[in-house]
Parts: sequence; C-alpha cells; structure tokens
Amino acid sequence: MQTQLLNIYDKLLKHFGPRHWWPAETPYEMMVGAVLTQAVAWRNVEKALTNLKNQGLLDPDRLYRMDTEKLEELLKPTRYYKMKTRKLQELNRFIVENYQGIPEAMFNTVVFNTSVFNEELPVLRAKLLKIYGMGPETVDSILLYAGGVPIFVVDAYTKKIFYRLGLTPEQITYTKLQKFFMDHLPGNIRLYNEYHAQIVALGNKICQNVPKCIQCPVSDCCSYFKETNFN
DNA sequence: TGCCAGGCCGGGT
DNA sequence: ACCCGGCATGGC
Repeated sequence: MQTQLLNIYDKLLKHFGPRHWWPAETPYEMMVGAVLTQAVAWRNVEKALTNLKNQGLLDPDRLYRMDTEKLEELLKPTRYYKMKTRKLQELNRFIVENYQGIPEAMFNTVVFNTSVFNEELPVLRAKLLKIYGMGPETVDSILLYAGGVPIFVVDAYTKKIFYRLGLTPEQITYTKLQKFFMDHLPGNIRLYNEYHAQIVALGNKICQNVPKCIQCPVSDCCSYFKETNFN
C-alpha cells in the first residue's frame, strides 16, 4: 500500500510540479487563510486577504481591536462571511490571549527534537478543535503548514479521489482516512505538505467538471471516474 | 443560467 | 455515531 500511495504521489508531483504550499507569507496569514477557505474557492479568499492586508489587519493585535461589522464587510467575498468573521475572531482571541499575539508561540510546547513530537501536540490540537469554527481539516492544516507538525490533512477531495481510486470506502470518517494515510506513509513533513497540495491540485482539476478529466495524472482515477458516472 | 467551491455548527434520530 | 439544513459570495 505504501508503494501504491507513493506511486500516486510521484505521478501527481510530476504532473503538477511542486505546489509551494501553503500560499502565505507568514504563519498568521496561513492561519487566517485556513479559516477563510472553508467551503469556498481560494480565489475568493484572496480577495478577503487583500482586503485585510490593505487595512493592515493581518496582525493579531490589530485584528483583535477591529470592529466586527467592519470586519464582516472585508470578509464578504468568503461566502458565509458572518460566521467566518466570528471564527476568525475566536481563533485570533485564542492567539492574543494565550500567546501574546504571537502565532508561532503556539508551537513552542510541541517542538520536537528529532522526528518525535511530545504529548503536548494532542493537547494543542484538542484546544484548537474547541475553538468555534475550528474543525479537523482547519486545525490540521494549521498544525502542518504553520507549525511544521507531521500530520496528514484530509479534505473533501481526498475522500472523493481515493474512493474513486478504489483504495478507501465511499463513507469514511475524517479520522479514519487520516489514519489510513499516516499508517501507510512515512511521517515526513515535506511529504505530507506536498501530498495534500497535490490532491487539491488534482481535485480542482477533475472533481467539478468530469468532461475535462482527460489527462488525469492518475489514470485509474479517471477510468473509475467515468465508469461510475460520478457527479 | 445554474451550479458549486480546499467546512463546520447545531439539532435531530 | 451518523444525517441534514443552514450559512449566503462570486466565478465559470
């Protein structure tokens, strides 16, 4: 299975090239993006991030003092913008009130000496999951892409694609699918980083528009796609 | 035109 | 443990 997963990864990487994820200049921008991108196309998130940058609000302390209604206006392009505003505010509050507004400080306690991270990691993950609007994908994205923690990020594309490849059940929980990857892949930050980025690249290409699925780098995926008349 | 994006919450069974 | 409606913009 490990060979198969790495083979798929190699095909994707060769086809799409390195994705250079996460597309953010700072860990804080990354975290903000992770919240804003929930169930919305990234191009919409970019608009909101630009709005925040223009207002100098990609700063925990500045955002902390920002008026809610004005923030909602800036986040409108991200669809469910009122909920997104609250989610961002609550994540930001967590950082400001617990880590002096220094996002990187969150990870100080989970820093590992070699490839082993200590028991503080699940503690931090649980704390993040308790924050309003922080679900497993958002939290794991933050841990991997902002914190450099080797944890595999699962999303809707992962579920669809690996089901179509015949490797996982159609109905599978986030936790189980994550375990599937982490059980069969080496715990390597760079691999987890790039693999998820590649899955999204493939998902963006084939998961919405079946007729365009012509030169899918994972051939089995394409054939399965057509046979099942998915979507 | 209509369809649907890189989820998550809360209330139901 | 699942299931499902609600959230509510903008691009193709």
